[in-house]
Parts: sequence; structure tokens; C-alpha cells
Amino acid sequence: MTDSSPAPGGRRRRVDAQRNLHALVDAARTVFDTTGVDAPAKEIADLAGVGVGTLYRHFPLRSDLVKAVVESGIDAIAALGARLGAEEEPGDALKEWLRQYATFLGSKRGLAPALHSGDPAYKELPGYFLAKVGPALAALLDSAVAAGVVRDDVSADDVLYAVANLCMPVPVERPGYEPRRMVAVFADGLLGGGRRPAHGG
Amino acid sequence: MTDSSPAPGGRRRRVDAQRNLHALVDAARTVFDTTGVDAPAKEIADLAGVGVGTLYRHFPLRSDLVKAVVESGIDAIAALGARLGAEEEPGDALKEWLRQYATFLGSKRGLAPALHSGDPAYKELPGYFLAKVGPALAALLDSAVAAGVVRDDVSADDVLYAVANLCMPVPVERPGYEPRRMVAVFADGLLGGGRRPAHGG
DNA sequence: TCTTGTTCCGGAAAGCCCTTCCGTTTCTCT
DNA sequence: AGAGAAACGGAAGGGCTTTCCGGAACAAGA
Repeated sequence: MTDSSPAPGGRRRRVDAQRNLHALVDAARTVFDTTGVDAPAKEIADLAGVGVGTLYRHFPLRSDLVKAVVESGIDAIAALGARLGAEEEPGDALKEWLRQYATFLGSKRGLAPALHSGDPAYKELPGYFLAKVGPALAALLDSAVAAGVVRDDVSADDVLYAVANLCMPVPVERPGYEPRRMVAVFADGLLGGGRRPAHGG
Repeated sequence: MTDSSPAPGGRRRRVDAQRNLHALVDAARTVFDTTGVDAPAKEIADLAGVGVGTLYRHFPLRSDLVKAVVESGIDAIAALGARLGAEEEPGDALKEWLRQYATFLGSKRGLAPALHSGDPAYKELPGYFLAKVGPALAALLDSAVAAGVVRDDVSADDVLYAVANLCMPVPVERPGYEPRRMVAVFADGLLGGGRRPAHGG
């Protein structure tokens, strides 16, 4: 994604360009969550401390910017999986990761209209998501199963989709629906209930 | 919806205003299907043979126009149910209505982005839809069940949702998917298969 | 039918935003 | 340090939205 390798032409990418690119993605994430996907380009450029020209240089299409924001989020949640897997107990790591995953899904609410707009620019995103996040969760899940703290009859993709569906906005008005609470329930079910390999399943 | 009753103030609504209002909704339906929900206001006004000012007089917000288009479609499909119920054999009426319903859903494809945008302006539409179309289908269904040409173990809402789901755009690329053909299959199942009251169910 | 008061129409104009473009600045490499 | 390339910034052009108001069209009453 955001590589600093020497370009094909032979020269290295300028550091200010890279800095601005990051700043733009960060600013866009914030503004998208605040004002929505249709926020004025100038608002994003201003927040990034950059001229509009620079924004358009890096992201000629708005969908390019949306894609970059989503992909950076995907990268972050996948990286978080690796970190938690290395630093926490398997059960805690999984639980915390699911919490963060639910938050991640919730924070992307403002982008949903764009993502579901049918724009072909977003065709590759689901694949990117599965390829990055799937293995990250699979690793956490494997460790937890191996440690005997989690049932072994669900796959990583199962969990990914189930949680994503739990976080889906409900079509009809239902005041008390709290996706993140439902995910916590789901996580408890994963950790507490069902068969586990250590107990003979 | 489009009433011509005397306004609260005491005076009747002007006929040209009402004519323009209809023309605008018709034009908007066409343009939305052609150019999309984000079509320029002038394109709609031109097609309606009206100035932009008139458009904004009747529909200050774009969502007002979208709502009017959707509601007029809902009214039409509900009215069609009544007409078919009165003029056709129960089985034919149901079959034909489902065909038209599928077409109706397909034609609203261009509006989907707006409808799913989370704009609170559209909150009431699902309720309006259910209240109008539900009874219309229920009447057709009751007649058909009474005539013994349709299984009696499905409700109107079941059918409404099932068909709507059949017409849902598929997330992954599947070239041959033809919603209307699937609906026809579904209709045959309704008419042909399963238990029917006349045969002892 | 004619008058009167109101509603409604039409399109010009102002404002906002997108997008491009190019002179200037900043960086990289030698 | 100097030359050349890459990137920056913001002004300018073009389109779309939305407002605004003078004038036209209509409804009610005589």
C-alpha cells in the first residue's frame, strides 16, 4: 500500500509526499466519520494541512481516497491481531480483538453508502479484507483453540461474517439495539459455551 | 398523497400546480432510472417541462423528490393488486402481480444508494410500504388460497420479503443471475407445490 | 363575465464545490 | 552546492444547487 521503495524510474519517493499522503488518509478518516463521504475536498485538505491540489495529486478520484481509508483500517485491524496474539493470553487476545473489530466496523458506518453504491472501484475491497483479516483472526482462533479456551467448531470466516452481521444497521427502528454488546455476547459464547477440544469434543 | 382537497386555508389547490407536481414525479422517476439519483435538478425540471424554481417549490429537498417517487411506485403497485384482484382469476392475478412486483423492485435499483444512505428522511418508507403493499398482496393471496390454487402456509409478509430478497443485487459477481426468473420459479412454487386447503391440508 | 387577491411559475443570479493547471517550492542525487 | 525532477499550493474555470422576486395564471365572489 504505502511503500517507500524506489520507484520503477529509479528515484525514491519524496518524504514530504509520503508524509502528506498519510496526513490525507488520516484527515479523510476523521472527516468521513464527521461530515460523511460527501464532505468537501477542501475540508479534508485543510485538516491535513495541505492544498487541494495535493489531495487531487494523490487521489484523483474520491473513490481512491475512500479505498485508501478503508484499506488502512483493514491493515490496522490485521496488525492489531498480530500484536495481541504476541502480547496477550490467547483468550484475552481474541476477546479484545473482537471488541476492536466491532468498533472498527462501527466506525465505518459513514462509508457504508459509498461502499454499497455499486461503484466498481470498490470491487476488490472484500477480497483485500478477507485476505488480510482472515489470516489474522485465524491465527488468534488457532491459538485459543490450542489453548483449549475456545470452541473448535467455528472457522475464522464464520466469525468474521457473524460479527459483521451483528454490527449491521437494523432496517426497522429498534431503539435498544447495541451491536457491540451483541458482539460481546457472541464472544462469550465463543469462549465459554460449546465443545472445546481439551474437554473432549 | 396527491390530494386535491381544499387546503386548510380554505382555498383549493391550483390545478396547474397539481399537474406540475405529477409531471415532476414522473420525470424524476425516468431520470433517476436513467442518470441516477444524483442527476442534475435541471434535467428533471426540463423533462417535466417546468423551471427549476418550480421543482424546488414542490420539493425543497432532494429526498422529498425521492420519497415522492418511491411512494408513487408503492401506490401504483398496491393499486395494481386491487385491479388484478377484481379483473383476473385468483391464480393469474397473483402470478401477474408478482411479476410486476419483481419489475417494480428492479426498477428501483437506481434509488438504492439513496435509500440505504441512512438519511432519516427515508425512515418512514418501509412502514409506508408494508402498510400499503402488505394488505394488497394479502387480499390476492387470500383469494387464491380460498380458490384452492395456492398453498396456505405462507403469509403476505413472507412473500413480500422473499421476493424482495430474490431481487437483491448479489454481492459477488455472478453473471447469470436473473432475479425475475427466480421470482417466476418462486411463483410456480407458490401456485403448484405444497399443500393446498382444497386438497386437505 | 369581470374583478380581485392569492398562488404559482420561471429563470436569472449568487454561492458552493470540484477539478484542472501551472508557476513556485522542496527535495534528491551527484 | 548545483542541477534536475517531483511535488506543492491556490487561483481560475465550469457546473450544479438553491434562492429570490417580478410577472403570469388561477380560484372565488359579484
